[in-house]
Amino acid sequence: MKTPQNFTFLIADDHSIVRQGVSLLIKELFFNAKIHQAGNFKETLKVLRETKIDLLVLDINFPDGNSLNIIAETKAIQPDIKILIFSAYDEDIYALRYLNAGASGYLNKGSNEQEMKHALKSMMVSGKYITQNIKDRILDSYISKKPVNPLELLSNREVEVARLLIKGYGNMEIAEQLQVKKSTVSTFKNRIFEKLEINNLADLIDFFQLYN
Amino acid sequence: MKTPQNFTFLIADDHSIVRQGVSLLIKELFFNAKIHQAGNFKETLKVLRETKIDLLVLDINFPDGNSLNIIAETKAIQPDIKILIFSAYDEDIYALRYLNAGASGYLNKGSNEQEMKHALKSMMVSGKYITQNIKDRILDSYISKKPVNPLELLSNREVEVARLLIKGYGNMEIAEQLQVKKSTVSTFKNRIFEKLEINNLADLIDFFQLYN
DNA sequence: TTACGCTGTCGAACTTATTCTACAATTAAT
DNA sequence: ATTAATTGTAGAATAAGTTCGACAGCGTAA
Repeated sequence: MKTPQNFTFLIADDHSIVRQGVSLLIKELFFNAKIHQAGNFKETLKVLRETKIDLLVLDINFPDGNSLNIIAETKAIQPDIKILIFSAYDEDIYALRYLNAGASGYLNKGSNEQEMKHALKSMMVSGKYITQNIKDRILDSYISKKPVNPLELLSNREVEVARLLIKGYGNMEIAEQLQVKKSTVSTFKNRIFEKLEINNLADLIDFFQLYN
Repeated sequence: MKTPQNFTFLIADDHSIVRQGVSLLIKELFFNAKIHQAGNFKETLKVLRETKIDLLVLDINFPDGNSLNIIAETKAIQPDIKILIFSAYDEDIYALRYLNAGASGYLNKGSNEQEMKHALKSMMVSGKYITQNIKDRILDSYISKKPVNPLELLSNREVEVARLLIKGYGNMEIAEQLQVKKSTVSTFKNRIFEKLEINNLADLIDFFQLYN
């Protein structure tokens, strides 16, 4: 293992208990690390403006601002910062979005101590951390690629259907409105889900809330 | 302040980082405390069967078992145990439910260190911890019976089903998880929709976003 | 320019979800 | 104490949604 260095961290999470836990973990790995904390979006930006940060550990569950935004604004302030998303969601779907948006690591809150330490070390030495799971699906290309809004993957008709779905319309109603057969709507629904790598309406709604 | 004593704690939360944070906090308050941890329902029960616990700090978001159950089962094993619900949800809707089910404290994960310490101390000295906010609501619910929050119209089981629905689970999956027939799930779904005066999943999700 | 992938569409078979009715066990209300 | 409403649970019939395979038109990269 490396010798501890003077890294500077920022832990952004709205749960103080989580911040403390992460803080402890970091201290164990990098004993003379400087650790800043932020409990909301505003604070996060404030710290970022005032202090050069090596690694931002970012909870994606901020109440005051979706974190895709946060990532962008963070990068605007400190382009070279490393961002490790620390998420409570277990879905890998989210990972892609955040990596795409400029994060370079994605760690699940349910991970055990080992994995967390590994992630932190990995972020500091190689600048990124991605589980095998996520790698399998996206590979390195995703990280360096310019951000794409996944909604752009959808065809016009698909977006049309998606919009109706998230408004709560059922397949039949949509079929009626678009003057097609219900099986057609199902086909669209399937293609939408495939493209966005989700599998239910709840996720679709989430998705549109994030990207729309 | 009290002198530290030999209390025994059990921290039940599926996020190891949270367990560590809470653990740290407890150690600061009760320096020779015995602290056990559990990452899921099974483990929780296991510890409870093996060890006498003074205070159970319980996350209500267990994947493998809803915690209203957990409370009941916990009390069945150790009737005198104190339970502090440690929840990521705002107090509003859920607190009363859990208090009612046998918990004696409800602490929000978003609380700051001060509040958490206060809660822990309060649990140990007076056996309970209830914020003013919740007290007010308890009073309210005594005075005027009408629910402030429409979610309070729902029965426990209904809330349980609703939460699974908004996570995107299908009827069959829910039936499976709750060990009931799919028609039962449908019935619940209908009743939920009726009570909340909505008629599709999208609205339900909206609803929970507003009130939850 | 040809082949390949994406798009919009559907039918039939099959799987899931809803409805409507019902019933026992609570719980609340008078 | 009795009645009425609520809750948790299903079965059967019916409706809605999914799957899978198919096909034609359209763009586009080779």
